[in-house]
Amino acid sequence: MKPESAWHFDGDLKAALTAAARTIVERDGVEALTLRAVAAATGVSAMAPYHHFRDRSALVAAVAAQGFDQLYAEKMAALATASGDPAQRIVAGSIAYVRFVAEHPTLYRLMKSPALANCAAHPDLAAAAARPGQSLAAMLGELAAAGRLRGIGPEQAGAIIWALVHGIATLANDAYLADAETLAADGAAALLAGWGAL
Amino acid sequence: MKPESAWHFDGDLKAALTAAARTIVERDGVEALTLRAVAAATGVSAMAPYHHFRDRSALVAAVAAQGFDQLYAEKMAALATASGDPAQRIVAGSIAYVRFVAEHPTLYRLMKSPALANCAAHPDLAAAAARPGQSLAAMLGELAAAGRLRGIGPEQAGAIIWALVHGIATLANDAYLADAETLAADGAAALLAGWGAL
DNA sequence: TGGTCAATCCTTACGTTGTAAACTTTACGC
DNA sequence: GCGTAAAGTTTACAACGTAAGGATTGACCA
Repeated sequence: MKPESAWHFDGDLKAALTAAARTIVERDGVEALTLRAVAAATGVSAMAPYHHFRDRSALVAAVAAQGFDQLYAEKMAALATASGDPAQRIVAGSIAYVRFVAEHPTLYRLMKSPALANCAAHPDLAAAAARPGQSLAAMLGELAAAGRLRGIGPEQAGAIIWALVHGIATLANDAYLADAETLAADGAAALLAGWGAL
Repeated sequence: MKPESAWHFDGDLKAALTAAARTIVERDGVEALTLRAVAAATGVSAMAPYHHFRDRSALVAAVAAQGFDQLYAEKMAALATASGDPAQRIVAGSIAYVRFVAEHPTLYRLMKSPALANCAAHPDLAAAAARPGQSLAAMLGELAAAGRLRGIGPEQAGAIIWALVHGIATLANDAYLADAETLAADGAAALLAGWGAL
């Protein structure tokens, strides 16, 4: 016998709400992501989400964390088929990052929403958001250990590459730029060349 | 005799509303920028702004355009005291850009608000937003003409530098990065070095 | 077995937002 | 002088986030 009753939601409402929120974000944009719309799409009352998310931003944070998880997974999948050279892996990772953003424009906008910047309130999100940067840091650590990073520390280099990739993705996302993947590849390569790693 | 009547607003309401909006944005953030708050701060009714701005986004666009004008002016002021070498001027401009964002964090968030990305609806904004990039393009054109830009075209180089600077500014703005000015200088220099211009 | 309790979902309600509509007052051209 | 447009006003509405309180269910315990 199922533990769910007739009027209890049939399953994991938290996951269903998160999934509905993600669908709405990807289809209609961040501004269309209202609690009422999410609840309606899931078939529950407008107040039901409050039993699983403290407020709207908690739901947004859950969607964002899911997005960062997927971004990390896709970046790792791209790196799995890349060359073994750390510098070229960094370029490949940059391309994968930009490609993810191009494929999920509104989701990325949500992920980098200013309301989530101070993510101290959502530790899961902070962990998920930090992971993509960690793989970059690891590759830069390899380069530094091999003496291939001249004139800059691996931490600052990581920040700069991250900022470049994020900037290209964001500007392309808002239609300021075209051909983001080429720019990401060329830009990352230029940075690494400037530091003597390529 | 003054042409203004007792209940007509005393002066240029459009400019007053824009100024009030900017004050609110810089003090309380973008999310506090409501039409009612702007109207109240200016001392008029909540509906008055609609006689000067089609809707909320038009007011936001006006504030953004003003911000881009100031950004351009400050960047130009910084370049006026910089060296004559185009590559070093690009670095100086990047620092000025990042500094402006650090000094006006919420204003810059508004300027790059996704709602304004499709700025076809606001031609003034589009023109103001394009100007900072044009000075960068000019300096890169000088470098390219002097044969100091290897392996990349000046247009793509401009997009990459712009994206780097914007990315650093944005991430620092959301507290993801610290010491943005140093990163901007080091990043721009690395890019230029990677292209053989430094 | 019966009763308390926490979890989950519901309905109702409130304040704030952007925006539409109709009204009032003033300046100006015929 | 009157009609018209411009620039204010008040009033109204739907949608939003959220608070409060009520209903239903399963778990646990005497």
